[in-house]
Order: sequence, then C-alpha cells, then structure tokens
Amino acid sequence: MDFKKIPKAVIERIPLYLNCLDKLNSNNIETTSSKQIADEIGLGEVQVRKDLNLISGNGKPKIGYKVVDLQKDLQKTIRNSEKTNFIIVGCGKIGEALANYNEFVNHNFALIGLFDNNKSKIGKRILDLEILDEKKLTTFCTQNHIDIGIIAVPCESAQKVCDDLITSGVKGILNFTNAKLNVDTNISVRNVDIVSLLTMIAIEINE
Amino acid sequence: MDFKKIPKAVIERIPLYLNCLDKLNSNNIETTSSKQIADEIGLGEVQVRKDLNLISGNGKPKIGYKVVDLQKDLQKTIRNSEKTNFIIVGCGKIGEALANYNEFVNHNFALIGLFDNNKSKIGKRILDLEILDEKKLTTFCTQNHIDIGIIAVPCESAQKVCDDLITSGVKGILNFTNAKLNVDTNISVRNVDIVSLLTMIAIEINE
DNA sequence: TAGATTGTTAATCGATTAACAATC
DNA sequence: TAGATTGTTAATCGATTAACAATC
Repeated sequence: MDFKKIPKAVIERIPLYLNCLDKLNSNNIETTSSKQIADEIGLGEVQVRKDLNLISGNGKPKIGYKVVDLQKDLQKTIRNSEKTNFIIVGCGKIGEALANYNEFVNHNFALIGLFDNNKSKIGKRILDLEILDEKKLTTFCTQNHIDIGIIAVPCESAQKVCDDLITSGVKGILNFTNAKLNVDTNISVRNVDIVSLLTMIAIEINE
Repeated sequence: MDFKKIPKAVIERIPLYLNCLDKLNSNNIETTSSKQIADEIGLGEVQVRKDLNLISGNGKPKIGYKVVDLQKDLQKTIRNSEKTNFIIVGCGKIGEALANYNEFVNHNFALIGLFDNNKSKIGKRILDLEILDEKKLTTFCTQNHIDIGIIAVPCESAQKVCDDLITSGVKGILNFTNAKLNVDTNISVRNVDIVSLLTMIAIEINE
C-alpha cells in the first residue's frame, strides 16, 4: 500500500530503530544523530543514515534528527490505521505466555482474541480476555478486522489454522510451531522455532 | 573450530534442511534430490545444491543424496560433541513454557539447568529439572559444560545475566528480552522479541 | 567561517540465479 | 546411450561501505 518498497534488510532493522528512539525519548533526548543511533544499536553510521533517509528523509545536516519526528516516520511504515489487531490461536504454555505479555499496547498492537479447542480452556480468561472456541475462529476473524494471527497450536494443526486465518482475511502470520506453512506470496509469515534458533547458535559457536 | 566458514545466509537455512530430512526419514525415503528438498521447503534447487555441496559434498550425479549421510554431514556443522548443553535463566511464563517443551532431546540439545531468583520458584521442578537459585548460576556454569544460555528474565536484568553467562564460559545466547545485549564479537547472540516480530510483519502487510 | 552532520554517488562485498559441463 | 542430477563458473542482483559534496 506504501509507495516506496522497503528492502527486506531495512525491515529487519526498523524495530531496532524504534527501540532506540523509545529509549532516547524516555531519557528526554529530543535530537539525535546517525552516529548516536548507530553506536547504541551497534550498526554502521552510514547504514543508519541510509536507512533513515529512505524511511524518513527528515534529517538536517549539522543538526541530525528530531526524535519524535523520526518515531512518527518509522510508525508510518508499520501501519495506516490506529492499531494493529492480532489474535492468538492455541492457549497452551506458549500461547498463554504470549497472551500475558502486556507490552503490546505500548506499541500500538492490540490483542483482541484468544482461541483454543480444548474444552477445559474455553471460557477461561487471560488478562481479561476470554478464550473462545476455535470453531468460532473464522467467524470472529471475518467480523473483526484482524491483521495478524499468532499460531501456537500443536504442529499438526498449524496448516489448518493458517488456512482458516488466511481465508478469513488475515494477512500476517507469526508461527510458533515448526510446521512449514504453505501460503500465498502476498501473505507475510515469520517463524519462531526454538530448536532452529538453538541450531543456528550451535553452528556459530562451533566454528 | 570448523575449517570452512559457513556463510550467514546458509546457516539460516540449515535448520530447514534438517527439518526436511527428518520428514523424509520418517517417511522411509532413503535417497533425495536437490529438487525434492527445494520444493519441500520452498527454495530454488540451485541454491539447495550449492548449500549442500558446501556442507556435504556427497551428492552423486543422477542419484542425488543419501538422506542419512546428508543428515550426518549437516549435524557435523552443529556440534563436535555428543550433545549441546543449555540452560534457561528465568522461569516466568516464557521460561517455563520453554522448559516444558520436550523436543530438545530429539535434536541433541540437552536442557541441564533452570534458574530463577524468586524464592517461590526455587526448588520447584519442571519436567524433573529443579529450579536453582540464580546465585548459583556462575558456579553451575563453570562446573558444567554449558554451550548456550537462554535468557528469559525481566528486561532490566538481561545484561547482568548475559555477562555472568559469558564470564562462566557460555558462548551462545538466546535472548527472549528486548534488551540489546552488549557482547564481544566471538559470542553468538540471537534475539526473540515478539513486538519486533509483529512489527516486521505489520510493515510487510502494510506495503 | 569552520565544523558537524546529512544525503548521494560510486565501489565493494556477499548472496542468488543462470548457464552449462561433468558424470553415475 | 540418453536422461537425470550434481557441481562449478559466470552473471546478476541486492546490501553494505567508502568517498565526498551539500548545507544548517
């Protein structure tokens, strides 16, 4: 929907910039420079400058960047609307841990639905949000605007849940199973698999 | 320690190959090809061939690769020893969820320690592993061979825990806090931050 | 003005893809 | 032998870094 396509590599860094700016903000720092940001997050300053120029273009020679302006420009890449709505499917250990995390609202993400297919879980609440029957998933998603679905069900059901989410209009998936999800290219999928992460670390420390 | 340096991009794909081979194995498929693997995990076949040639070099023209041989060659990039030992520091919701995950052993990772600084948690057990006092962390790490430490403590204590781990000889860190850890370049760090992941997905679906 | 800092252009580096020769 | 599949070399693409001109 945005006019300029943001390179994959830059997308990976935007959360770092946002984090850094949050920190500067809470320290009441109003103006910053590519050097300061680069040092803080451990990147090269030229790279930071190039990224920020692409995303914001509001740097001023000799002065640098206004922190709040930069935050606004970065935010624009993330969303058009007020909030990004997401749901969690699967309220086992991982799903529950995620649902209890209360930092979402500070970053304009809104957790608006929890689902499980286990009778003993349905009807319970996590931080005031009721766990709904997974059967209601597609209805819920079509009736509410859901941007992202988090999949935290057992591996075997992951593809089914994924298909249901996409059929109901969800455009992004965060997959906590180690299933390889088959999706159309217009859907954004990220995977978090602990064994894969440990494997990559193990390779790096073995070199 | 390995003689040939594996490119960063290839390291990211090794878990995919391992996953795919596990699946082929459980389907009793003994021989495979770059085409089959590529289709399964959604990569180009030339890329798969190049990666596998770098890592294994045991492909045979017209025949392909023996699944078990390929698995062995991939495993060699991951570890020299029998197992990769790791511990979890912080047994809150996330730490507990991770500790309960029982797939580690199937992939030659061994969870051998749990730590927390909360009196109400110390002494409890998760899947037969006792939660130890965080004060014992450095002693434990120096007395046992720990390859990787998972940090699942509150954000504020992350850097302190990280420093303790590294001082005690840990070479890899999996960081579940959104703290930006400051480490020496010889230490491998991977971060899992749910807000960052949601942010990247949100950017991609907003384009 | 001189210094600091941005933005841009060119050069380098690394990763992917294409073309094709080698071979069980 | 012909076909299938690997491994390699060259070409392309994308990302990073270096050099430097522009400017508040």
